[in-house]
Amino acid sequence: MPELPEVEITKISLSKQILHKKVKNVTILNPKLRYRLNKQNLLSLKNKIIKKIIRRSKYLLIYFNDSNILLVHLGMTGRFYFVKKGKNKFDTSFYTKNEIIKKHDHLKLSFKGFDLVYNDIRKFGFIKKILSINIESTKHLISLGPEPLSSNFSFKYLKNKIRNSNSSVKNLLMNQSVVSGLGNIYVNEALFRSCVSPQRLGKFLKDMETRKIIIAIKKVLKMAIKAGGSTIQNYHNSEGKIGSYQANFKVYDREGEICKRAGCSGKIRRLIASGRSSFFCIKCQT
DNA sequence: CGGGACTCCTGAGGGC
DNA sequence: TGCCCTCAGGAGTCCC
Repeated sequence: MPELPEVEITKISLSKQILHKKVKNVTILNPKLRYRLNKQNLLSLKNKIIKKIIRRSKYLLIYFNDSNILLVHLGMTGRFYFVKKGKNKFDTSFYTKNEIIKKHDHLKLSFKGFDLVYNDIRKFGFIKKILSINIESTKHLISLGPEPLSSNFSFKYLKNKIRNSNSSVKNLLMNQSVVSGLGNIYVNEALFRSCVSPQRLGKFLKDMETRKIIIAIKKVLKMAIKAGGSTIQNYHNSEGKIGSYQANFKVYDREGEICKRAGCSGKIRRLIASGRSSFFCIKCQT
């Protein structure tokens, strides 16, 4: 499930391969995504050069030399992979179910010597071409909160944002306008590190807990990026490698198991809130 | 305005 | 083997 660390890893692997390279061809393989791929729009990227790739929240922004930007969101299952020219087949060392995956290819950008393919099983992702002058005002980016790893995501900021809220701290941290880039997994993990229950209401958080939450979020994200992200079911980076941070999960997907905190023997409980699973230790997260 | 429910989609995994 | 059901959860939209 791509959250900030997985999108950051994707950005790094894409940058290595396509930065400063010219798009030789654009092929729409299946236009059906969250927003239908616009053929006219995308075909105009032919012969353009990629100048810069940045990540904002869970979005990738691919800048071209003609003042256009490809805004990409990976949704739940979106990913990029490379195919070397002359090689007709996938590298099956990391795709075990080759045909099923290939069925969900959506867009191909051809470069000299290789293709870059966007693949998305569940079609929750999207790719849109946007004029760079309009990028800050697109509905996707305009209401995003601060980057969790930036200094703007501070105690003062977060306290002010949640001090009057009747929402749970879990929902607040998942809300992209409060802080952008977190998803279910890393919110669960950060709340565990903070010893705060996901059910606690924003307005009842103590200052010390708010401070702990900020530190925990930054720590968890940094460690996850260092580990190459987390691989759940089918996330791979664009080089086909899998992340390893899932081995460090303390609560996510550990329902019924024993808490890993030293000296705590609590059980991990799973609760559904707002349609999403919360995992937390009933003993040390209060 | 806030917040919850619903929606898009496909595959994995469990029960029988 | 296979059918049916539930679950995964990002983010936009709708409604109270």
